[in-house]
Amino acid sequence: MQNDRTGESLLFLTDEQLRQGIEAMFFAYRGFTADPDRILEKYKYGRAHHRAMHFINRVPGTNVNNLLNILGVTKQSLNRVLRTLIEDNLVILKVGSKDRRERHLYLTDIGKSLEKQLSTAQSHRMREAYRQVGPESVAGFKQVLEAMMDPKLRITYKKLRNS
Amino acid sequence: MQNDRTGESLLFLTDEQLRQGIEAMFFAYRGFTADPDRILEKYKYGRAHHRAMHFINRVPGTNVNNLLNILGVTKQSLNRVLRTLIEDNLVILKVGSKDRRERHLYLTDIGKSLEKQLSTAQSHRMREAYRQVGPESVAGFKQVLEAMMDPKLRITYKKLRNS
DNA sequence: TTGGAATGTCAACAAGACTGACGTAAAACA
DNA sequence: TGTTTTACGTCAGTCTTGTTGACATTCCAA
Repeated sequence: MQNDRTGESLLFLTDEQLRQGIEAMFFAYRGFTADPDRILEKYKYGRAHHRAMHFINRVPGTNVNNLLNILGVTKQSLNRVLRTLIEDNLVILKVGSKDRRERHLYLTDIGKSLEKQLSTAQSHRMREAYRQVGPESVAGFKQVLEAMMDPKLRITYKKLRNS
Repeated sequence: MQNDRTGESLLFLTDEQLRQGIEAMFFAYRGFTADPDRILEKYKYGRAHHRAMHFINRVPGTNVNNLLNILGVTKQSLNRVLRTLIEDNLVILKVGSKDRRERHLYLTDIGKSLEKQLSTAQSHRMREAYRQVGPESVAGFKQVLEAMMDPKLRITYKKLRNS
């Protein structure tokens, strides 16, 4: 159905439309990260810390490998971030009870509190945007984003959505 | 009109919906940059070079200050990128004829060719996404992104759109 | 019991962002 | 005309976040 566009205007597929989409992504992503970035600066953390905390909060007890796959960075890179979060008592590691090689990650109460602060700031901007444009536009927004993901990440995204 | 949602479902504004939007942005941005990144790697350039080339192509003859405002980085950061692009003959500087303090930036034919390669790769993914979801969703996508931008960048975005 | 998987650590490096300071040329202004 | 401001460039140093490669430890499973 969606691919059957016979007789329908294809103006939305012009180079100009695509260029606009590219620039919209670029400028919007700056807004998307701006508010959390300001908070993180006060705590001397970076975006990498935010991302780690977000997904540890989202999937409590996740192991390092799983988090690595979600974040798409090397273990060395993630490890540096996790080390500071653990040192600062925002994250705790628990050795797996079934497989004791695995480390399960959890936010501490302090970690949860900072994560809440960050997600509140980020959600606030998104809520305003959603409210301004209405539910139909929001649905379209998500559909395009989902279609732009790499297949593997799309699966990850959907799994998170249904958990 | 858009803000008048009396009696309308507000389910699209739940925390869960907002969280999904946040994660969709995160995963989609990875897809958004993946294809150009692969090409850039071959030429030993980075995302910063791509962004500079994109907007120099978009606004031929722009001066450095204007580009700085669009990109939102410091002049030192931009300068490092521009220097390599000029050295490699992808970009040329022309001293302003009216105000000789200004340097106007242009892509050379080689620069245009690489920019074309990058934008083709990036557009391809976006075109596929657009095609899959249809024009109404694309309109919604752009509306949400525009609403998420910082006001100053929204103005920049609109100016580019109308030029 | 041994191989391989999961994890962690050390070292080195690079891109790309930042601040601060300084220099030069040219325009604008008083 | 002389001074100030603007535009741009550059040097130096720092930080975050990513990379690769090498190697150690732990421990499950064949």
